[in-house]
Amino acid sequence: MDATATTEPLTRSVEDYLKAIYRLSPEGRPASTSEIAHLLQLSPPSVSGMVKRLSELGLLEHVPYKGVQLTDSGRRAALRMVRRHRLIEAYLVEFLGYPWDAVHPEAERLEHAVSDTLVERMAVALGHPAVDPHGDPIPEADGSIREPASTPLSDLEVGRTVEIVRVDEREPERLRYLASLGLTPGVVITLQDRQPFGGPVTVESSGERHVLGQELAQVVRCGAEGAR
Amino acid sequence: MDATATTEPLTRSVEDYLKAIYRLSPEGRPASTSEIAHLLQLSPPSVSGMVKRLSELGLLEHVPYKGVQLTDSGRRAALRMVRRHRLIEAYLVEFLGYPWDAVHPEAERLEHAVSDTLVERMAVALGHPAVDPHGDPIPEADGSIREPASTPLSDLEVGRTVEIVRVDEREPERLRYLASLGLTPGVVITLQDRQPFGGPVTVESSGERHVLGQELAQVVRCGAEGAR
DNA sequence: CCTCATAATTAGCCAAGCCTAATTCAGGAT
DNA sequence: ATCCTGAATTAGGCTTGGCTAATTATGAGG
Repeated sequence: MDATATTEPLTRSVEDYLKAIYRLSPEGRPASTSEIAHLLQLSPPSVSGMVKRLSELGLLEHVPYKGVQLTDSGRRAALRMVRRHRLIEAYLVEFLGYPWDAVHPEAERLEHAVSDTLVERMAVALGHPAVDPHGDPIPEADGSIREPASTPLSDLEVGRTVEIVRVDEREPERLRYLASLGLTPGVVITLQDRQPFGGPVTVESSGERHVLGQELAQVVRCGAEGAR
Repeated sequence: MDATATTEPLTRSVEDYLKAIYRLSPEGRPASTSEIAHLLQLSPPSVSGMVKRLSELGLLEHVPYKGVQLTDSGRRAALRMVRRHRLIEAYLVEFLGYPWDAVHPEAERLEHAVSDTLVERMAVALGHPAVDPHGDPIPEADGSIREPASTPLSDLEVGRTVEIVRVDEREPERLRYLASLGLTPGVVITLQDRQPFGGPVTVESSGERHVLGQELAQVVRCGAEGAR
């Protein structure tokens, strides 16, 4: 019933493909060859070739000219990588003094090299955190993951007081800027103003007032409605 | 004068070859193809092929049918890997609760994945240790290394009191056994007896007395003469 | 000085993963 | 219903890093 890919170790490349496909199909919508190619910075033919191999390994289903979807076995492998990546990021920030904008590339390499044992030891040292430094949820070792609802700052009603729960981790510059304003996950803010037509938003946080453009307002996500 | 291999990143394989060759030629004596093949568990032809590439990269000198020797550039790269390996081992023991017999395979993979930044942060967290958990000296970031003289327990005079400074890191079983007897680097022991013709040695350490066969007596090395 | 065992190298393959160029398919516009 | 455009795949090639089988060099012993 389930080929369940004999537990032969996957290569770095394979792990990267699975993670990318997972990222591209949050709720099972198929991912296209070109999306994958773009995300991994590879040519489309390279992706076609690898996709064929991965589907033979039972890690994904491929409908030619349509797209790919992870199998259970593939999704499990992808979530394992996501867990590693996010725990590594959390560990680097907590115990090795990394700034939150610098952990991504380091985790990108380490996630392929650490053993399950090391990952779990890091999880223990961290006290089994639920999220990484950017607020992204860390999948459990059993592969379960809970994505708490959150709203971009740009969609929030003026006047609400909420907690920042998550910030897009790409773009180190953006992370550095937000950190310099003190706008990081866990911080409580009040939305004081929002100009129409994608105009800037004004937020207040521990006495300071900041004006953010549309791009920033979209990547900063806040606790779901009613919070606080 | 010095091709100094353009700082293009080396591959995992190349790093492993350099490290192996470094291990096999402590003071510049050339290493043979078959020694390298044996250490890396590869076939001799594979080594021949790689050796040719490495010598073209200026990392080593190869005299066909004679042997290979690292160039300065190659030795620098090898020492960089040794530093990484030993710092990682020290870090895992100190901060992640690894037993000293389990760190080797983990370090073997991580040494290829960590950034220079991460290595130095680990070094700082550890307080720039001089040796790893097995007592092997950690090269400095500038590539210098000091190998303190040490004597195998099997060569020590009866009656001497010395400090254990170093234990061969291969053979996890052996490490576990020695740890179970409390015979680890830093521990002070007195040689109470040694039987001739490779017979067992008897040592005393904090009140306990242990009898060790020849194999163990050879891999446990003690502080140079006169110590303590 | 020659022979021969052993070590080393060369010859010839293979798989993983990438590429570019050529081809084929799907689906909207005519 | 057909055409055309863009996405996807196939064809063909390259590099890395391994392998086995065949060949060649070294150096020790007769």
